[in-house]
Amino acid sequence: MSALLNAPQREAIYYLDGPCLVLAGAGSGKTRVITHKIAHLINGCGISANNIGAITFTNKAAKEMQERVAHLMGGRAPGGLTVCTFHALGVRIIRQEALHCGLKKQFSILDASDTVQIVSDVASEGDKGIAKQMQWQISSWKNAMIPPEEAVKLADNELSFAAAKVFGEYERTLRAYQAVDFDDLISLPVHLFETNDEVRERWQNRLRYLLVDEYQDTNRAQYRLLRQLCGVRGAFTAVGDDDQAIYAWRGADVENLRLLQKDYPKLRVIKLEQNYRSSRRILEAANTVISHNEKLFEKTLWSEHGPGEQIAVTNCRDAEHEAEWVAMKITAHKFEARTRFKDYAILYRGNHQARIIEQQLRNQRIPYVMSGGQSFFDRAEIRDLLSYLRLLLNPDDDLAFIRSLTTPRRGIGPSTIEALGRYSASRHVGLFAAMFEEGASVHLTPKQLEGLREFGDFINRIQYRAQREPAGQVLEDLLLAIRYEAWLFEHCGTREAESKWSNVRDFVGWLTRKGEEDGKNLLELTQTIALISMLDKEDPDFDGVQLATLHASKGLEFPHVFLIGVEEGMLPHQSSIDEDKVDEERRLMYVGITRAQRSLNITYCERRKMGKESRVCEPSRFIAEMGGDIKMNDRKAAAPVTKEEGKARLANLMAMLESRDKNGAG
DNA sequence: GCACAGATGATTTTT
DNA sequence: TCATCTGTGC
Repeated sequence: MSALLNAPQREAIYYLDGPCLVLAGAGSGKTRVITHKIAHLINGCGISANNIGAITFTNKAAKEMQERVAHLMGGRAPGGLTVCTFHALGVRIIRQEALHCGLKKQFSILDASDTVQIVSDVASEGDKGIAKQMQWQISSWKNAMIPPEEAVKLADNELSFAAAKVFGEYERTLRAYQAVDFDDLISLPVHLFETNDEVRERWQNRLRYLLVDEYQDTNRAQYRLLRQLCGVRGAFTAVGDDDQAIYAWRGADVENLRLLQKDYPKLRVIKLEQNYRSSRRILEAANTVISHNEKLFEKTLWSEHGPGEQIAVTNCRDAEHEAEWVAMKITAHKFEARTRFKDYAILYRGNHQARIIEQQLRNQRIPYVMSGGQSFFDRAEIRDLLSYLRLLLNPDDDLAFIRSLTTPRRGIGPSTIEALGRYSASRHVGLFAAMFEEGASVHLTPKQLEGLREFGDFINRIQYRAQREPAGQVLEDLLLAIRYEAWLFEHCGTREAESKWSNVRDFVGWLTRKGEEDGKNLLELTQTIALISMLDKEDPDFDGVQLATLHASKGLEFPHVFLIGVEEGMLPHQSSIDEDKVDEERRLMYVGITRAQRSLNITYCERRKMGKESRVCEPSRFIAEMGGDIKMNDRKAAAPVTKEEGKARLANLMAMLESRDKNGAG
C-alpha cells in the first residue's frame, strides 16, 4: 500500500469544520483515514488525546486501531486517547455515573446465557428455545430504546406478547442483581444523557471529537448515544459503507445514515471509491452485483490494479463434491503459484457448511483455521470460574452466587437454595446477604445454614484478598480451594477434563498477564472480561487456509477466495427470500466478493441433501448479477472421476508437493 | 421417569 | 460442530 494518501482520504482527514460522513468502499483505506485523522487532531490541531474518542464495534478493531495510531505516532499511543468499543465506552460511563444509573460501581455484566436464564425464570418458561426467542425480542426492543410500557402496545404475536409481559420484570430482576445486560451498556447511558444535562455536558466536554467505525452497523440506541455525546456541535467523523451493512437482523439500522443527514444538515459526505485491494475484474463483479440494490449513496469502486484473473464459477454435484474440489484446487493452485495456505480463504453462508469442508481439508492434509466459532468465555469451565469472580465483585449477583455455590458441588441442593430464595425475596435482599441475616434461621435448618455460611465466609475471605493481592495468586488459591481440577476429572472423561483444565489454565494465565500489564487487581479486571469474547492468542505465523462465514469475513482480505454454496436458498438464504430481504443477502455476496485480492472462485451445488432426499438447487441469482466476464467451469463436461482415480491423482499431487518442498527447503 | 447414546439438521452473532 | 430430538434400557 502506498504511503501517500489520495485526495478524498486527505479531505476526510483534514475536514474539521463540522460533522463528516465518510463512505468508505471495501478496501478503500478507511482505518487509515481514522488513524491519520486521530494523529492530525493531536499533532496538527493541538487537541488533547484525552478529548478524542474512536468507537468501534469489536475489540479486534479497537485493538488494531490503537496499534496503528501508535505506529503512526512514533511507536507509542498517546496516553488518554479513548479507542474502544461502544460497549466498553458504555461500561466506562456507567461505572463513573453509577449512582445516576441506580447501580453501584461493581455492577455485573450479564452475558447471553445469563439473560436467557433470567427470562426463563421470570416467565416460568421451561423451554430454553422459547426463552431464547423472548430474550431476543426484549433485546430488540432495548436496542430500539422501546421501554416495557411501549413494548406491550407493540406486541403483535404470541411470542412478542409473552416477551412484553416479562420485559418489565426482567428489567427489575437485573436491577435487583445490580446487573446490566449488553443492551443496557448503551441504553442506560443514553437514558442518563437524555435526562441529565449536567452529566451529558460533562461527557461532551470529555469527548470533544468522536470517530465512529463501521457506522452502518449502529443500532438506534447507539445512534442516540452518539447524538447525545456530540451534541449540537457535531464534532465527529462517521466512517461506514452502506453496501456492507449486513447486521440489520441484529438491530443495525441503515436508516441511521439517512438520519445523520437529516439531523445534521451541514453534514459533509466524502466518498472513498479507490480500492487498493482487488484486481479490476473482481471489483467490476462486485460493483455490478451491488448495483441491483437500491442505494442511498451512489458509489463505484475503481482500482489502478490490472484486470487480473477471470472469476471462475464451478458447478458441483453436491456439497461433498464441492468440498473435495475446493480442497483439490487449493492444493494444485498452491503448487503452481507457490503461495502459502494462509493466502486462501473459504467463505460460506452458514456455520454448518464448514463441517464438510473441514473433513475434506483434513483428508487432504491441508492446515486450516476457523474464525468465529463459539466464544472462549462461553465455555462451561470458564463461566464457572467467571461466576466466582462476578460474585466476588458483586455479592448481589444471584446468578453468579448460585453457580459458584453449586459448582463444584458442596452438598447444597435445590431445596436449600429455594428456601433461601423465598427468604431473600421476602426481605428484598440478594441471596448472599440473606444467608447472613438472623431471620434466615427461621426458614433454614441449622445444617443448611452452616453449609451456606461456610461458603459465604470462604467468599468473603477471597474477596478481602482480591482487593489487595495480585490477580494471579488469588486465582490460583481459589482454584485449589474449590478443588476445581479434581472435580473436572471426576466429572468428565479424561480427554474432556484435560481440555477444560487447559482452558482454565489459559484463562488464569491471561488474567495474570492482564493484571500485571495494567496493574489492576482481580476485581477491577472482572468487569472488563464480560466484554471480551475471544482470547487473542491466535498465532499469526500459523500457515493455514482461513475458513469463515461471510459475516465473520468482513474487514478481512485474502489473495485467493473461494465462495462456496452460492445457490438460491443458500445465498440468498431461503428465509431471506421468503421475507423479501434479498438486499441484505446481496450485500453479503458483495462483502464476499470484495474480500478477494487476486482470484475469486465461486462454487454452487446442483443437489443438496435435505434429510434423506437430495433436492435440486439453482445457481444463485447473484451469479447472473455479476455480469458476463466470468469463466463458467462445467465439471460435468470433464471426464468423470471415480473415487479411486481421484485418490490416485491426489496421492500423486501430494508426492510432487512433498518432494518439491523438500528440495526447496534443502 | 430418567439417563444416555445415536441420529438429525442448521442463517448470519461484532458485545 | 453442536444443540436438540428420539428411542432404548433400566
